[in-house]
Formats: sequence, structure tokens, C-alpha cells
Amino acid sequence: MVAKVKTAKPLNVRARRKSLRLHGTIARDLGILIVSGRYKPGEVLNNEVAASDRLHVSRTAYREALRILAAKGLVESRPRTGTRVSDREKWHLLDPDVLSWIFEFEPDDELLYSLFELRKIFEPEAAALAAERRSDAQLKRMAAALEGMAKHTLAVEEGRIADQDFHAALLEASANPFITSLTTSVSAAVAWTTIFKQRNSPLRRDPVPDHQRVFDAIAAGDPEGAHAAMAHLVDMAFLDTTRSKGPKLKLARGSRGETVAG
Amino acid sequence: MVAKVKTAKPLNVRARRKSLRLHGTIARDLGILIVSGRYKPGEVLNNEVAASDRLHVSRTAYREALRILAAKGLVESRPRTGTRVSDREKWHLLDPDVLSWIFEFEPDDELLYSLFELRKIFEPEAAALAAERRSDAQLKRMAAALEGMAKHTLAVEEGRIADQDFHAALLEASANPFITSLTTSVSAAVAWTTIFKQRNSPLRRDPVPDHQRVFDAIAAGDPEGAHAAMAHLVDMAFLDTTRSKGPKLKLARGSRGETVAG
DNA sequence: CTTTATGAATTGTCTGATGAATGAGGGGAA
DNA sequence: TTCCCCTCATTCATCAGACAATTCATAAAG
Repeated sequence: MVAKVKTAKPLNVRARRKSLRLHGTIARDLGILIVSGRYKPGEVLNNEVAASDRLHVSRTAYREALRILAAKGLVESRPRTGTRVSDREKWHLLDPDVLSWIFEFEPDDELLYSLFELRKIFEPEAAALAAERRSDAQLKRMAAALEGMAKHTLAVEEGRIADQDFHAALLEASANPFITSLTTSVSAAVAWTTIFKQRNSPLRRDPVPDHQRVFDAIAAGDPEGAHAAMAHLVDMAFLDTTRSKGPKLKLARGSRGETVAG
Repeated sequence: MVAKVKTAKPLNVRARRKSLRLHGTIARDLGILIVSGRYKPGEVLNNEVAASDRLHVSRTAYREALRILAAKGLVESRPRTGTRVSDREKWHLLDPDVLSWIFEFEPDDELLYSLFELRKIFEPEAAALAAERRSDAQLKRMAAALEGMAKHTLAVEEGRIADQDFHAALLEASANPFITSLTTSVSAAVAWTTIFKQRNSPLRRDPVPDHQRVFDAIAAGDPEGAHAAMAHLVDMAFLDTTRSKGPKLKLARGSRGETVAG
């Protein structure tokens, strides 16, 4: 074995975004390779020594990265067999990191559709629950977010954050922790809505009125109204997102009628 | 420093369930301590040397466990500050492991309620989607599961597995990968339904007819029927689960009326 | 009083070695 | 021949110890 030149230029120059540690960076890079299909399910990764060697990192760091990926259902490690990419059914698609890795690049049409389908299912219900359960503080937070959207518009980062915060506050107001934990997924979809919208038809449609209707219904404690308004909002967001992708996509299932409040 | 008696009896005698490795066992134990409230959000864990020492494991194993927990949003590590339990909003509640850890012991009433509320929201919709999209193979799998339920009953492990498989196959038939990835959550709820049911009122209600109606509607390609049948099924399951817990719990939001098929 | 330098505590990373699990192939028995 | 069991090589799993990097608290300097 040749004596290794220590840190001759070993560093992954790829910026460790935020405060991601080395293992976090590796997990992210590998995770992206997996969800993007570069590494396919069933495929066996290089063994730990070879892989860590090729990345110029210690086996420790590489292994910690694998633990992270395994925790998210992306890979499975076994002695003798090695570490292989899991079947997609085992992936934790709703995990915030996995989802962000998926949407790191232009997302798959089908997956984007599925995500909006999910939103269409539970976000109107969440709005209805929020109408019944929201606290004053949560209502105030939604109001502030709405104001921020109107003030900054979605052309600016601040406005986009306000948009996401509106949805986040709404989900939190549903007072259901499982629904709240879906916030990340919604945010991902919301973000892409904005991106496509800005790209293909900037300011073609003002999103504030749709949000305002949802807010008003929630403020008034009207579950049915909140449900309907949110269903409409998601429909519009989906249209805005896919308008550039041709007419082949449409949200199949519509909103359901009345709500039987508790 | 006293010489350590090596492996005097250091072994976590706690059975490493299945093929969990050491780090997996530690992650599970620690995870349970966290979700059960023994370690509260904001609390700082022992530093790695102390903790690993107390568990009689290497720092490596302990750190890999921490990476797993961090990947699920349960803890956050920073130099100097240490590793602290994250706020509950950051927990990945829908992560299969986190959920299984939560349900490791008698689950929290409120959380169980929230989980059923989530089921009530999306499982009827999933049934409707399944009615439109299911493949023959998926239909066959559901039929087999239904048969298994009828044959073995929920008093036997085989029957319970069939129950879970029915729901799993249904969610898969929705052809929405995000919905499918919620299978674990549903299974957890389904499992607890059976447990409470058997404990307090064995065989009080035959679950097969409810499932049969769902299946028939899906087989017939009837989204509205599937939706209604599933909504009823979840309601009944919730009643069976909470019957023993007094009348204070009830699913607030009912099923919604017609379905606008695509 | 504010800013800057110093230091200590904790996680982060590296290295090298040994243990354990497991799949494959060979050897022996029926 | 066919099947079972044993051995062995490969890979992950675990361990031990060292050093680097980060960060907060505190002291020093202006």
C-alpha cells in the first residue's frame, strides 16, 4: 500500500450546505443518487472500504451516512451481502429529507401529481379541522402570513416563505400532530408551485384571494367553507404547477360535499 | 482510572429483536425513552463518552444510534452543546420506526385518536382511488386477505396479518406512492384496534362484513361506494378501539358525501 | 461598555484492528 | 447422483484510541 499523502487535497469541496456535517453531506449526496435513480433498487453499493476510500473519507463517516439512509428506508446493510438499495415501497417518501432530495432536481411528473393528490385529500380536511380548533395565536400567525404574501408577492423570497408559513400554520391549527408532520411535504409542493408559476406565467394568477377565502372561513369557524375554499386553492395550485406541462395531467378526484362537523 | 473488567457481563441482554444490530438496538431503546417522555424535548443527553460507557458499548455504536435518531428528527447534535431531544414538532411521527416506538407501550389516548382521525381522512379516499385504479393482482391479494380474515379470525396471528394485508393492498392499489407509504401508520392503528377489541370485548363485532363491502365496491369499480364503505369501516374500528376507554372520545368529522370521479 | 482573544467541553473525523454473520463452494454420506 | 453439513472467504459490525473542528463562556484588552 502506498503511503497516502495526507490531506493533499482530499476535501469534498462541495459546500457543506448549512451546518451539515461530513456524514450528513455524504448521506445527502448518496440519497440524491438513489432517489434520482442513479442507483437502482436491488443494486449493491461498493463495500465500505472501497466506497469510503473513493470519497476520501473515513469508513466511520461513510458508515454514519449509511445509517442515516437506512433510517429513511433507502438502503439495507447485511454482512457478506453488502449494502443494497431498497425497493421503492420501503422508502420513507414523506420523510422531509427524502422528499427534499427528490425535489432537488426537476421532479418526476407522476410524483408531483401524487403529491398534489395527497394534498387534495388531506389539506381541505385539515382546513376544516383548523376552523374548529385554531387558537387565536394560530389565527394571528395565518393573518400575518397572508399579509406577507400580499405585501411581498411570490416573486420575492419573503413572499414565498409567507406562503409556506400560511400552510404550516394552518396544518398546525388542525391540532393533529400527524397532519402537522406533513407540513414538510406540503411545503415542497408549495415551493414547486411557485417555481413553475414564476417560470412559465409570472403573476398570471394572484394567489392571495384564494388564501384569503380559506382564512376567512377558518376565522369564522366555518369548517365547510374552509374545506371548500382549501379544495379550490389546491386545485388552482395544481393547475398553476402543471399548466406548463401540457394538458395530460389533471387532478382526478374532486372535493367532497358537505361536512359533518363533530 | 480503574481497569475495566472486560465483558464481565456487559451485554445488553435485551434480545436484539429480529436482526437489529447493536446500533439499532440502542436507537430503538433511546427512541422509546424519548417518545415515551422519559427524555423530554430540550433535555441534553449525556455526552457520547459517558453515555457509551454507561451502556458498555463503543462510542462508534452509540454515535451510529444517534445518527439514526437524528435522521428521524428526534435529536439534534452540536459540538460543545451536546445532543438534545428535539421539540415534538420536529419528530417524524409518520416514520415507521417512530410510530412503532410510540405504540410500543399503551399508546397515548390523544395520539391514538389523532391517528384514527388521519385514517378517517385519507383511507376512504384511498379506497375510492383503488376502485378506479386497482389491478387484478391487487384485487386478488385483497380477496385472499379477506378470505384469511374470515378463516382465521382476529383471535389468531394469521388473521391479524390478513387484516393488515387487506389494508396494505388497498393502499397500494391507490397507485399513489405517498399514500402507500402511509401503510405502516395504518397498520399500527389496525393492530391496536385488534388488541383493544380482543381485550375488552372479544369477537363483539365481526369485522369481515365491513371489509367485504369495501372490497365489493372496489371490485365493482365504484369509488363512491368504496369511499362510504371505508369511512364506515374506520368509524367502526375506532369505536371498537375506544369502547373500553370511556365515551369521551369520538371521531369528530364524518365522511363526506358524493365523490366527483375523474 | 464593547470587542476581541483565550480556553475548555463536546461532537466530528480518522486510523487500524478484531469480531460476527452469512452466502458459496467443497467434501462426505445416503 | 443427490443431499446435507462443514469450512472458508467476504462484508458488515464493533471496538479502542487519537486528533481535529466547532462553539460557548469567560477573561482580557481597547
